[in-house]
Amino acid sequence: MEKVKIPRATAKRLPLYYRYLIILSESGKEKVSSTELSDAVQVDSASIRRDFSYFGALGKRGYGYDVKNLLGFFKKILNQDTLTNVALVGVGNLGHALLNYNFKRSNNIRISCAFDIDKNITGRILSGVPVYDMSELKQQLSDQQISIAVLTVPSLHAQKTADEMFEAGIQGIMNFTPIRISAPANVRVQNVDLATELQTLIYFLDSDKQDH
Amino acid sequence: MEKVKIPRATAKRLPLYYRYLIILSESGKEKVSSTELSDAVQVDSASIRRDFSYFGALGKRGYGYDVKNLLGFFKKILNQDTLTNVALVGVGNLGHALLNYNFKRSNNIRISCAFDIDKNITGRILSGVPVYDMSELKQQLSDQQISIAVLTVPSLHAQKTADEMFEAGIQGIMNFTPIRISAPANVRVQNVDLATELQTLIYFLDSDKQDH
DNA sequence: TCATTTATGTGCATGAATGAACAAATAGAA
DNA sequence: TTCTATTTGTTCATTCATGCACATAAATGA
Repeated sequence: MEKVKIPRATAKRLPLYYRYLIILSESGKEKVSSTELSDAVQVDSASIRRDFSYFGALGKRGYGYDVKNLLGFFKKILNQDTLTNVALVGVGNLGHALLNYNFKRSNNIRISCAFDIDKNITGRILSGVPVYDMSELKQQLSDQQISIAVLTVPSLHAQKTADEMFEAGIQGIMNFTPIRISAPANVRVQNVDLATELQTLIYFLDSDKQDH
Repeated sequence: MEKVKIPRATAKRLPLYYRYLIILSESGKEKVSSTELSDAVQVDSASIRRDFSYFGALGKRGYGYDVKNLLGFFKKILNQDTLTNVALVGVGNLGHALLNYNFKRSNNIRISCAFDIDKNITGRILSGVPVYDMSELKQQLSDQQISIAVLTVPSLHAQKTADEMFEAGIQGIMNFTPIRISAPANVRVQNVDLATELQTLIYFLDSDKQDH
C-alpha cells in the first residue's frame, strides 16, 4: 500500500481515530461527522478534516464520513490487516504488566517473545509468551522476523542492552527507561517516560494554581 | 516560590534536565556545559540554554553551569524538596506494576494509596500501599490531601470512574486508558496511550522503509 | 598584562501545527 | 424540482518551537 507523506502530528493521531472508528462501527453507527469525532477524540474538527484530507477526499459534504469506508481505509494505512509481532526486553514489574496488556484488541499488535537475564524467568512461558535468555536475542528476532522491541530494563542496563538490540538488528524501540539511549541513525526510538510525565503534570497543576 | 511563565515545551523538559543533573551530581561532576548536557538528554544545546535562561542567568560564560547550583534551583522549581503523594485508581496489571515503580528516587513522588472495586484486593496492603474501596475515594483524598491520581481502570469504566474522581476533588489525572475522558475545565488530564505510541512507532518505521 | 579559548544568552529566520472562517457541494425536506 | 440546512475541504493568520549564528563575557595560559 503506497503511503502519502503526512505530518508527524497527523500520524500520531491516526491510531486514535482508528480506535474510535472501531467503537463507532461496533455500536452500529453508519456515518460520522468531523464534529462528532472531535468531541470524542478531543481534536479540533478542522484538524480532523485536514488529517483525513491528506489521504484524499474521504467524506461527503452535507453527509459526513462513512464509518465502514473510513475504518477499512485506516485499517490498511495502519497495517492493521496483518498482525505485528514485537519483542519485550526486560521482564520486571513493568515488563510483566505489558505482557498482560492487550495490544491486540484495537491495535493488531502482539508481544510474541520476551528476553531477560534472570535464570529464574528464562526458559519459561509467562502470560503465554516464551521468555528467552538475552543470548538468544539475535537468533529469535531473525527467526520471528521481529524488528520492533519494547525496552523495560533497569536504567543502569539501558544503554548496554540497547546496543545488544541494535546488534541484533532491531529497527524501532519503545523505550520505557528514563535514559535517553543513543542509537544508530536508522533506528527509531520512542521514549515513554512515566516519571517525567507525572512530574510535568504536577508542574502544570502548580502553575495553574498560581495563575489565580 | 514564585514561578516564571515558561513555554509548555520547556516545562516538559525540566524533569529530564533534573534527572540528568542528579546523575551528574552523584558522579561528582562540578560543572557542566550546555553542549555536554545536550549529548546526554538529546536536546539542542541552544534550546537548553534558552530553557535555563527563562529562570534568569544561571550559567557563567566561558565556564558553564555549576551542577550543585543548578540542581538546587531545579529542585525548588519542580517542588522536589517536598514529597508529592498521588493516588492510583484501578489495581489491575498495569496499576500493580506502577505500585512497584520507583517514582521516588529521581522524582520525589509516591503512590500513597490505591483504589479498586474488587473485594479480593481492597482492604489489603499491596507493595506497601493500602488499597481502598472506591467508596472511600473522597474521604481518603481529603484526609491525605491528594489532588493527583493515576487512572488505570478498564476502558469501559474510564469515564464513569473519572467522574467519581472529579466529584472527589481530583485536580490532575494521568490517564492510562485509551479513552479520551471528558473533564471539567479546571482539571488537567495527561494521556499516556501505550498502544497508540507503539502503533505510531510502527507507522513511522513502515514509512521510513518506503522512503528508500 | 594580554591574547586566546570557551561557553553563555539571545536575535532571527524558518518550519510546523492549530483553529477560525468560508466557499463549494451534497443531503433532505417541502 | 427547489430551497434550506449541513458538513466537507481548504485558505489564512497566528502561535509555538527549533536551531543557527553571533555578540558578550568569563576563564585560562603565556
